[in-house]
Amino acid sequence: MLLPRKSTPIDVQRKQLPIYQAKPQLLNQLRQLNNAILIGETGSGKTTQIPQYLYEVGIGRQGIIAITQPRRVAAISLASRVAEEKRTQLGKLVGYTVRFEDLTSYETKIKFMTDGMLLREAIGDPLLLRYTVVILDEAHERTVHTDVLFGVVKTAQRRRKELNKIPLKVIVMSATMDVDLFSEYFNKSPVLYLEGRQHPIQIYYTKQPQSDYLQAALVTIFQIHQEALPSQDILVFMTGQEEIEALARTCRDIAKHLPDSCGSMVVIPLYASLPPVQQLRVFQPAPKGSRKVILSTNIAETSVTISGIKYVVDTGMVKAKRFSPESGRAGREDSGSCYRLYTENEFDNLMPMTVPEIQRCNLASVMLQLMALGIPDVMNFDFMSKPSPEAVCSAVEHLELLGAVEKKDGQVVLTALGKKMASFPLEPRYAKTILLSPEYSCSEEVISIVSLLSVDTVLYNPPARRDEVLAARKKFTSSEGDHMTLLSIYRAFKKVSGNKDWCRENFVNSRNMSLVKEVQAQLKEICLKLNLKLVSCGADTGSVRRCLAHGMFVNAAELQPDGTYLALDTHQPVAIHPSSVLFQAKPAYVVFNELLHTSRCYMRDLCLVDADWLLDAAPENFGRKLHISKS
DNA sequence: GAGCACTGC
Repeated sequence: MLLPRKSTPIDVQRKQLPIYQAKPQLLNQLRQLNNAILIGETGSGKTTQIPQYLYEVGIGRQGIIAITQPRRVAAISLASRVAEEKRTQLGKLVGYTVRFEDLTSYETKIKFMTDGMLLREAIGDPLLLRYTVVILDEAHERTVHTDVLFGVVKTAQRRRKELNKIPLKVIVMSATMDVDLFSEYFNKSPVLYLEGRQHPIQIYYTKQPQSDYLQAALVTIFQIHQEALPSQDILVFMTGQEEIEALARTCRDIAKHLPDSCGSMVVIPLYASLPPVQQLRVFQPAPKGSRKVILSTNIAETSVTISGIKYVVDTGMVKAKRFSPESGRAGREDSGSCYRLYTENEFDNLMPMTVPEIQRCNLASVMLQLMALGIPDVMNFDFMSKPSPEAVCSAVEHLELLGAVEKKDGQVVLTALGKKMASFPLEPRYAKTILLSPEYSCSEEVISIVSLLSVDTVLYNPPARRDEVLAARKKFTSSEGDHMTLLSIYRAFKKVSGNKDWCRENFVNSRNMSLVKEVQAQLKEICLKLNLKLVSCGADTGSVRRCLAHGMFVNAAELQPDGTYLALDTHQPVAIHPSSVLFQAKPAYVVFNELLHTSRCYMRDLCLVDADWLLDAAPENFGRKLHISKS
């Protein structure tokens, strides 16, 4: 995502981009090719220019040119930029579509969208007939959505040819890497290389591997601080909140004791859970003569663009314990330097090992989506990087257990229930629970609960104010579990119309609560389309728990005589997470949302249920397994 | 009695 300085006129800026020189040959090639892989670093201008070039010379004029992005902010800001370059109002010729927001019209010919959004659209139109060109950008990130889209566009392309429809041009754009893999997958399609970034970055590696990367970061920061001009800011990539706050304290301490000749330093932490007001501090210029040092998680890699950064210090560490080579944050607006706190050898060796997400994640949603797309043999779907057969099988088994698919003549087919489940942007078991809810006359409540579970967390827990938090939360705590507790918080939130002061007093994250409202509206809309009754059970919370037991029976646990819990499907020992309202209680049976494998195997978000309910939900599954005892 | 990188529909 490149946003050039705004001082020069826009058409002059466009012509200064490295890609401009290559325009004639590029268009020549793209006109003839059905598939192309385009390699170019951030800064080449490929994402903003290629769609315009294609449009300007009339390639793909019969339909829409789609450009997918892994992130919402990128889709939105790129669309704004291109609309500005085309001197049109955003939403006319140039528009964007992301979840909760669709700024397109019948005039829209250049459409930026999240990859997940195009995938959703494909369920209604697997041939993607509205589109003549699909550009899959940031393909090197290998998000699940992009990976599934590879297969979807490839199939659509082939089918359209067979059916004599307008051809679909597919352009895969990547920063680097996996070129052979991309090319091979798309029938050995040609790889076109674009010249790099506008402003050079000098990259420095350490000579020796660093055992203490925090110490190395500290040394590097102060080395730069003593040598560089005070107006040149530093951005340091680190792994997490705790580490960032600790290093911030150390930096401030050391800076205090430096000689006056050194100039002062403003240290600013940046991570996602920081309140928005404090996040905005990174954009404020430091006082004259001071240097800004931003200590950030990888939130600054992609989601936030900070100007004035001249130096990047990359510790190379992320929580997933892999190298993160995305340190292209300097040099966006001017030349810059990047200090990598690892050796060039380490970089070369460890980089390609980044495993695509599709090989690491739970495939239940993906498989359900593929079936909804009408892919005939999902077990053998043409993935660019195939997930293990075990992962595919266990996903299909899970869907079978939920009644979303069934096996017929050795083939896995989608059931009517499964088809409905696929229309929700949710994990299959949540979709199933919503679909069951009218039977229990509690669809309103279940939709609210599922919406609450769809966002990060609506609870704000500052450790320093623990006692206050506990006191405030007591009012809402339900002995029936976390789902019902969340529901009562949500009901109270609605009663005060989302009042900000109420949120602050009750330690409720109002930003995430607003998101809950949006998710809830979307889920209701889908329910209406499926003719699902929206009904409330009022005070009869038992109905809600019955429904949750039915929908979530796969995640059930049973209290043992010794006071511990066993998960009913795997028989593995599990424990109630200390954050649960049921932590002190010992209910005989619970269903839970997820397992957290940390120091122990913790169940998170629990709901108290009756054994009978689980038995009713899946008699053949539980059979004689339960030690029927009432909670 | 825990442990909190980041996306997305």
